Amino acid sequence: MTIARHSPPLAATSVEAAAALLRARGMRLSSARRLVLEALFAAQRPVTAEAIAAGLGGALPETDVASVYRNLEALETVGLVRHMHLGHGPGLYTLAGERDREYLACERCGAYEAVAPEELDDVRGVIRGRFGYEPRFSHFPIVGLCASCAELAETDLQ
Amino acid sequence: MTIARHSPPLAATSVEAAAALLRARGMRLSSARRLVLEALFAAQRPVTAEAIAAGLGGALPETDVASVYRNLEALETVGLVRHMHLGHGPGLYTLAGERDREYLACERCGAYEAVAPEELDDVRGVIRGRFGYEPRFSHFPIVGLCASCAELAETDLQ
DNA sequence: TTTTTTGCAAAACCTTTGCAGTTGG
DNA sequence: CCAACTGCAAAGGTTTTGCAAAAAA
Repeated sequence: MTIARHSPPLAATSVEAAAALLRARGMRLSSARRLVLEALFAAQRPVTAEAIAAGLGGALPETDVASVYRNLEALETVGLVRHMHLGHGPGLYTLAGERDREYLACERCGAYEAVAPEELDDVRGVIRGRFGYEPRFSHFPIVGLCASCAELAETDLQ
Repeated sequence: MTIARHSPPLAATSVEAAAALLRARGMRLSSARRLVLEALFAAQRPVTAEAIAAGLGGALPETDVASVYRNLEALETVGLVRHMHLGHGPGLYTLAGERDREYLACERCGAYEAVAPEELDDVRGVIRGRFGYEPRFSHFPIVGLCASCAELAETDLQ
């Protein structure tokens, strides 16, 4: 029930760069693994394993989902990939990077918003100060009512 | 993929009080539903549907898990119950209340800590001010390294 | 009596695993 | 060559659904 962050994030700027990092650890760049990396580089947003296996809807060849999961796990262990949960439903995967985005999600409309980590430094500071936790909002988002849903909710009450 | 909070939280102080609220909405207090409520009153911590179905390990009679899920959903719709996810694994259910606890979880050791909502009001204020979100950390916890794991992590680096 | 709810079985959904065969280095 | 990896199929864990029978109001 712990939340996996196997290694510190490793920012790769290309599939080749990622491949070098893998080889340095005795791991290989198989064609299936290459596809997973290509999909993650191609998608600029978090994607499901299913979507990667489907070749991002035609943009890339299809692969076996089980292999996709295995590769995502391997890449996450190394630190090249991370995953998160923005609500119910399948996990979402992205490339890890120096400046991993963090997330705010609306519990009512399901919209979500990615923000640069600095945007949350104040929040982090308050939490660190009070609880001694160093939080990151990249695995689970900050959940709440977004501005427009909060407005709607107020109207509903009247 | 939205996060269900069907109705505003409704604090019931007893099974009977809950029953009254249910009846007011044309819902019944069946024996299975009563057991779910009793389990939630008995457990002072968030519990899984499975644990409720198992009668909290002997403290109460067993019930069918499917009925437990259906009842939890019904009670959540009404606002008497809420659920959360502290990591991977099954959802955790609690009675809803005026002062719902919020959670901090350690991504490394899996420990979690419940805090009174006021403890997070500063954090909420910062987030509201910057993003217009009114957050609650009762569905997903604040994830980070707890103090002792953060310390360990530092040692590891040396 | 009427509508809600149950219990069981089955399916749905997401993810992991076993295994024999393939492939990257 | 040989360990790492694949594809497929099957299972695992969590949650939902269909349906005929039971029970609450």
